[in-house]
Amino acid sequence: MKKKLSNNIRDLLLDNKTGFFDKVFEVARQVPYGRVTSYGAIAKFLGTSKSARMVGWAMNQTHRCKSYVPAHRVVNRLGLLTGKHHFANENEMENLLKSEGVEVINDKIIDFSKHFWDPCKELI
DNA sequence: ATGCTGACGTCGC
DNA sequence: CGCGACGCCAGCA
Repeated sequence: MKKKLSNNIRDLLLDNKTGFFDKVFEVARQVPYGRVTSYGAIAKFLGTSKSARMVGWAMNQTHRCKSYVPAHRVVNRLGLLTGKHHFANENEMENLLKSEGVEVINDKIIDFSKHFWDPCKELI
């Protein structure tokens, strides 16, 4: 199950020429509709669990990325929408999540563990 | 050139 | 178990 995309990802991760940021973009792009993940999860998946901060910084560059990156599906490990201020509008992130069926109250994702999508478990 | 800051997470005390 | 310190590394003053 779900092997097709995985192979692409694995090749990407094994490619040392691929920049860390591009890897972050690529992983974030694999987050399914209506699911969410965390910066730390992506960082861990990339093998640099202590670089979660850089994942967040990478999200800041997503608007420069040519392909679309669903940055709104990436939150911190508590399910808080800490990055909402970096969207065009503050409510953009929350609205996008709600439109995907993710309930958000007071910048917090309800049933975060239920919506959580762990690349380490789901993607390999 | 140097030092602080930041969409975070982990480790140590 | 709560809290502070550190790591990560690209931008910016």
